[in-house]
Amino acid sequence: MSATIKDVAKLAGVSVATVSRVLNDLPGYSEETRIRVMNAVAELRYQPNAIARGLVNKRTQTIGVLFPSVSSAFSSEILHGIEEAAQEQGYSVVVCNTAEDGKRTMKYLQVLREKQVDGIIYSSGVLKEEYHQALQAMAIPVVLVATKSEYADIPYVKVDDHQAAYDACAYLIRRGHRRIAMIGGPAHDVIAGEPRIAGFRAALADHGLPPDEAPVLDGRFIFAGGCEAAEELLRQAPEVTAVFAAGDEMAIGVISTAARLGIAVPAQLSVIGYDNLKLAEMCYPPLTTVAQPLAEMGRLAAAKLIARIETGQPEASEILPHQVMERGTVSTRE
Amino acid sequence: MSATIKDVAKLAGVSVATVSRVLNDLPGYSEETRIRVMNAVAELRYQPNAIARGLVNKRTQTIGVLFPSVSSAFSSEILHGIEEAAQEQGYSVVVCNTAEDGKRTMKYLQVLREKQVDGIIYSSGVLKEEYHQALQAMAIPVVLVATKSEYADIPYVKVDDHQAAYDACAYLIRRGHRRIAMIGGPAHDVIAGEPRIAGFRAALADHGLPPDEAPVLDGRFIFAGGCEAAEELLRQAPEVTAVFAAGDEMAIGVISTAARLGIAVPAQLSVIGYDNLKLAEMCYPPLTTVAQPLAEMGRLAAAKLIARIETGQPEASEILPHQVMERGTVSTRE
DNA sequence: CTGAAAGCGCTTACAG
DNA sequence: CTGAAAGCGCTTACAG
Repeated sequence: MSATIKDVAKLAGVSVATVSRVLNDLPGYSEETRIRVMNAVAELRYQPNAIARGLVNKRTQTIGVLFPSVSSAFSSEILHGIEEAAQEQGYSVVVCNTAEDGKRTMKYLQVLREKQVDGIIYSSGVLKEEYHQALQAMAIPVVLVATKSEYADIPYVKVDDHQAAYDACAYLIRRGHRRIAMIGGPAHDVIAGEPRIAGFRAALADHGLPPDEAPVLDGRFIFAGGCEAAEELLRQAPEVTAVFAAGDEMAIGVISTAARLGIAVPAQLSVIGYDNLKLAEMCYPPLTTVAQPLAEMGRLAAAKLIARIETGQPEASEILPHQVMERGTVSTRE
Repeated sequence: MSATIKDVAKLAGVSVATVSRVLNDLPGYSEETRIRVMNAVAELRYQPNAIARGLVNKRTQTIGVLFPSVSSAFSSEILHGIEEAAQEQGYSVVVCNTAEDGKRTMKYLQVLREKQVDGIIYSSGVLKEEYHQALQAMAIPVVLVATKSEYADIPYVKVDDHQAAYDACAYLIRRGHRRIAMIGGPAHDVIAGEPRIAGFRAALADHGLPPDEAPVLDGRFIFAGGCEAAEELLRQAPEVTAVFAAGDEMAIGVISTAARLGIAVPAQLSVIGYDNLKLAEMCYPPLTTVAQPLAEMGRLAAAKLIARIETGQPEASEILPHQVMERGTVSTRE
């Protein structure tokens, strides 16, 4: 079918070893044979077989990426960053959608192992003990993005969730709000749930506001959850003037619900989100939110992973800066 | 490092050929040896090396997917469908972000060839002659999704863009609108630009409305483009009561712009989008739009590709049904 | 039912 | 500077 290294060796009148040398820029051939080889390569439109190469090199130049949901706006942006950095370094990325399912995740880990990927990026979500064991057995580098773990050997790239939530709440307070509520994730979510709630409460406390009186509802990080939580909140605590939604989808849900209920944002209700997804700029008024540099996180995670693969040196975890993006959904109160 | 087939053969006291047979469910071994082999496999936690297998089988169980932008909501949903179908059939998917760049696309094609992927899905965008040639040289199955081409050997999976645009416009007319504008893609875009504009005009004509008087602006399929086009439209043709935006992002842009200008949607201006992205339900009022079954398109494209890979039989192109999703952005006019 | 051997398409000591 | 040969981890006729 396609030409192999043997074909070019024959056409160039040299051995396959020599062809391999010139193709890989290894020392040991004359300029003349180099030209002969390159001509043969061109004539046959030869392309090396990366599978054969991978078998001997024990490197596939491929990394696996596990997402709870590839199609979410959140994951897509991270994926974009990963893909970009990987491709620049000559790596391919195979995507895996775990659907937050343990069985499926384990299955993927097995497939990635069989396919001999050089490394794995695990995104947003808890790295279960079971996964960690499988990963250990694979004995390849792993890096976490938008999550972290208790395992010292696995570096992560994320934002400081506690501080980011703190800053969101402090921003609201600085704008004059006193009756503030939060719509977050599940309290038992140790990555994106609990730390943000704690950060929110800490900001309240630091500013002399009773942290336990502030309503904190669970919006499950999704739009529908944000809508439901907002509806309940507005019914139960109509005195609230501002809400911190710990995810942009939920924040948009709050805005939609407010609009449906005839409550003006930001005049009557201020909203600050979290993530800074692209859709934060697509609503009206545009959403004020605390930005995570998602694409950058993906890029950095991939860079760390590849560095680890190629140098064998351990990589440090990294906390990336967040930033509140002031847009149109927070008003100033006197 | 990891155990190989040799290790299990030795431990089980059989030849590697026999191990291979039991692992691949091929005929030719006794129940007793099967058990011995499986025990050895379990003890060594043996996992076959897919790279070695791929080298001899000439199959990698991997497909490549090319997107103009992996992180767009549009692409993500298609990717989700592809990934799902692929994983069910035991295939992995490597994602490539072409950024609509010719050089980059060619580079990816080369990488995918070197990595010996079994097939390729090319999404949304024109399949240039140059790409087609590269694909031919690879001699592997290709399927198009959300686009089509003039090449008879490449099946596609898409919606009928002309008809979908026609239906969007006809829906507006049925709701009593007479002064209708369109915000579409570039007129020279033969896939998603021109056909939708033609469908829009055809609907106008069929309903006795002068098709050439209707404003048609270019919003480049992006939010910002939708905003700009809407602003211009509202200034130049304030008599318009409804707009068909041939992409949800642009439709959301129209809604945002209208809101900013104090124009009520749908009371003063009706808007119908195209795609039915998740964000269509996340704005207020929720966006009426003509739905493309994106995930389903991805799923079907992957299914076709895999069928082609495994059976060698050609696959037919498929036009999937679209559907107008009535939500809150179109009012009825008398 | 089972094994020895060739071969997939490369890379890499080793020898000259 | 160059080639013959072994080997990466599998599968698959072929022979018994």
